[in-house]
Formats: sequence, structure tokens, C-alpha cells
Amino acid sequence: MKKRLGRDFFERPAVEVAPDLLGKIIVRKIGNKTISGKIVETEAYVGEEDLASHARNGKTERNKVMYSRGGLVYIYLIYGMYYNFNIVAAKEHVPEAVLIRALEPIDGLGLAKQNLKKFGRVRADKDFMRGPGKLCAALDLDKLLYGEDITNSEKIWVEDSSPFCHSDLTRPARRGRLREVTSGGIPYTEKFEIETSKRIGIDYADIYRNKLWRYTIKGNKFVSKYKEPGVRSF
DNA sequence: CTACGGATCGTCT
DNA sequence: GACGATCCGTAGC
Repeated sequence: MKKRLGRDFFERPAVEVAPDLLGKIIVRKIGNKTISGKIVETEAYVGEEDLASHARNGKTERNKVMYSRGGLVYIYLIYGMYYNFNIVAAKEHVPEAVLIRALEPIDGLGLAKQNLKKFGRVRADKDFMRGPGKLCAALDLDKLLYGEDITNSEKIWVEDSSPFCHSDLTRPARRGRLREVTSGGIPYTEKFEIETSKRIGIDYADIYRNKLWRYTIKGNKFVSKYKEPGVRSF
């Protein structure tokens, strides 16, 4: 059974929520249409002392929702043309958040494709929701959703994954057996490994640039900057 | 494959 | 006035 994640899930430290979100399903409702995808990449931003976090200078007009209850949506404009989508973590007054960096597409690919076209051509299906800016474009996430409560919103929420869900992209070959249903090489029916790494694009953050607060599903092809194993450069 | 520059504007100094 | 939790196109190998 699919089940929406509630307050208790999000009101924990971001370094716990971020890895726990891997494998969960983001569902986006636009009118009577649905776009959904499996979370394969997240990053944790951990309070005012985290120099990579928007909370590093205290509460401001932009980041104030980070100080509210876990489970609210923090969306902001970046580089003047993209949005980034976060879910607030931890309890009220504690400014933590989880950046959603990549999804594996499941449903509503046609609409997602349409949404993305405003931002230019998309090369491959696996690139739809790979990267925080593209993900927001694909799901049509913008300032209008700032502060939305993901635990009871009609527009967006997070579900536990059902074991056999898969998209057209990852549907097994006609003759394939169920256990060969894969998500970027990782069978849905098996547990995945979580890999940690440095967060992307925050080289200015002094010692916090080296924190391993980026979480990915190991081997999943929909992770941003994923490289095929065995590929070497000269 | 890697490296690099430009787009573009709200937010904060 | 500077810059960014990004992305894409181009150039070169």
C-alpha cells in the first residue's frame, strides 16, 4: 500500500531525513494530471553553522520557511532562471532542509516533457529530472509552492514506494523476469545501497564543503553526474 | 570525454 | 554591486 509520509518523518535531523527519502516517491498533482518520480539523490543542509546553507546568515525573507516545522516546502530561484526544491527538516526554529536533486521518472512523462521544453531540448529520457533545476521545471515547481505543507497538500506529497512500481523507462524487457525489473541497474525488489559524497556547487563553504551530506542510490543512472562504471578518461 | 563561459535576476552586503 | 544549492552549448582532445 502506498502511504503519504507525515510530520514525524520530516521532523528529524536533515542528515537522517535525506538518506531516508531515497527510494520514496514524489507525487505532483496538476489539475487532474499526475507526475511522479522516485527520489534517487538528496542533499542535507544542516543549520546556521553550515556555511553552505541559506540559513548561514540567520533568518531572512527568502529562507524563513526553513525555520518552520519539518515537512514544509522551501523553493527558491537560483541563477536567475531555475528553481530548487527542498523539504524542510527538523523541528520548528531549527533551520534544516533537504534538497531534492534527482528523480527517476515514473508517471506523467508526457506532461513533464512538455514542462521541460520551455527550458530547451532534453536529450534523453533519463535526463528529465536529473538535476535540481530540471526536476523543478519538469514538475512545474516554483515560488507558488513556497511554504506548502507536503504532509497534507493536494499539489505535492511523498509516498512510500511500492515494491513493483516502475516507469516505461525501466519496464523490464518483454521476456524479462520480474526480479530483473531494474531502476538504473538496481532491481526494485532488492534493497539498494546508499552512497555518500560531497555536496554539489558549494565550494565556498570552507570546511563544510567536505561534508559527505549528499546521498545517492548507488549505481542508479538517474543520479546527476552519474558515470557508468568502467568508463575511463585519458 | 572534460573545460569553460554565458544566461539572468532575486537576494543580501 | 556582487553573486549564486544550475544548465547548456561549444570547443578541444
